[in-house]
Amino acid sequence: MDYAGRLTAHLPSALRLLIVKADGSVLVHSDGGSYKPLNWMSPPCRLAEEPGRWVVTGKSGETLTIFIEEVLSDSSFALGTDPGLVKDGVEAHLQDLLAAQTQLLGDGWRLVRREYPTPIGPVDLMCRDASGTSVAIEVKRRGEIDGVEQLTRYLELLNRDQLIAPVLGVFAAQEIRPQARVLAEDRGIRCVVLDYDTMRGADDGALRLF
Amino acid sequence: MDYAGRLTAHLPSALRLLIVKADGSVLVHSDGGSYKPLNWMSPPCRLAEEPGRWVVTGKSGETLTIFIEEVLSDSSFALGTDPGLVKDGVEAHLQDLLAAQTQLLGDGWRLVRREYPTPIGPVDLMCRDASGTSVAIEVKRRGEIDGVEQLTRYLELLNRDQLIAPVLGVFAAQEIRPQARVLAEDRGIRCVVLDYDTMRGADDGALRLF
DNA sequence: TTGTTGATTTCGCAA
DNA sequence: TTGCGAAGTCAACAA
Repeated sequence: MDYAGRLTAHLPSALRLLIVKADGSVLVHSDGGSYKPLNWMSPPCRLAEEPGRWVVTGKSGETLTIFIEEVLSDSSFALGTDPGLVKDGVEAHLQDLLAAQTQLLGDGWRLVRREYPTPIGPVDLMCRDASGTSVAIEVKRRGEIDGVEQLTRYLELLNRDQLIAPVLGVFAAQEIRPQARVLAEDRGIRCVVLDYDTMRGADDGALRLF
Repeated sequence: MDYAGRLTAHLPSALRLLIVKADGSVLVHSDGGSYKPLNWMSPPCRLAEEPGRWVVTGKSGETLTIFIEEVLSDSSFALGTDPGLVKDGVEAHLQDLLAAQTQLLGDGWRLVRREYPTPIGPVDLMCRDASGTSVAIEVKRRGEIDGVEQLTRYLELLNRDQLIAPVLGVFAAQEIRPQARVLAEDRGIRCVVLDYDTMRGADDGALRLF
């Protein structure tokens, strides 16, 4: 099998699973690894079947050529259209929960607004602490270095606005990588690790009181 | 089908393709979309087959429960171990090419060294321009905002070293996102768009002269 | 083993 | 349509 597109790749001869979907896309799987195929062609594409050879051409001209030496099994089924997948919360939910539980950040803290607008994008949560000082909060599932950079940019801008400056920063995440923590604290940004299960539990508990 | 792990997801009843690999991992594909399954379980995991129900349990306790109403086809094959995939250059190759063609950055530029070390990681290329001023170059396939941040951190550190300061910055990529360009230029970092094919061609051309 | 970065990423949302 | 951030990301590589 040979792929030629943004990169070129070659796959030696072996026994594999070939899947052709209704939209013409092709997947080549081995008997292990993760869900990612060894090689594939994403739709839209066109499959040309020649004797002993399949040539799949993508819309940008990239090609996947499959040389077929032997066929152990060949079946085809019409699956029809698929009803959608339903997913439940991740990061958005963390922001919901924290917005409703600002006391986790400190006594007397209150929410000013969510998605507080700045010229370079919205800050997740804007709060005031017990003394009335503004605090910009960035919420992440996993706190990494780029999240700290993002919050830093917000703080830089916000602190130019004399109406709300000074603005402090809080970096809140389920998990904060050591490098991100070091960078944040070096910049005077407080790090808060959020316990998703506890926060969800507190939320349930509050609901159960009524 | 129901998944319960970091998130919960539910998939309504429909005709689908189920794949079980040799390592026990499970993939659930619909008849379209890309190579990503609707739902899956990565190895290591354990598959328990009960009548009308499969329960797949991952090592962190996440579960994928598949309710089977009807089987249209059921086949099994041993594929054996797989020889590896061979890929050819992407970003490393870009760095190679630019290292050999510093004249693309300006007349009289010369390479000091590749992977120039700093306390927070190596700078892709360190050059001197025609006037002898040091220039740190970050090479990316796609230039995004975090690449600019990375280069900014390098420049901050390098400019503290009186032996080589001042150090200028160049952000070189096949494609530079507008936001990354704005941020870079705001920080005095020059942006250079690299034409991979031309650079490769120039390289070939040089080889053909001999 | 752990962390970091790139990807033929894919996917979803919003402008 | 396009751009951008997140992903149950995956996967390769370095520390």
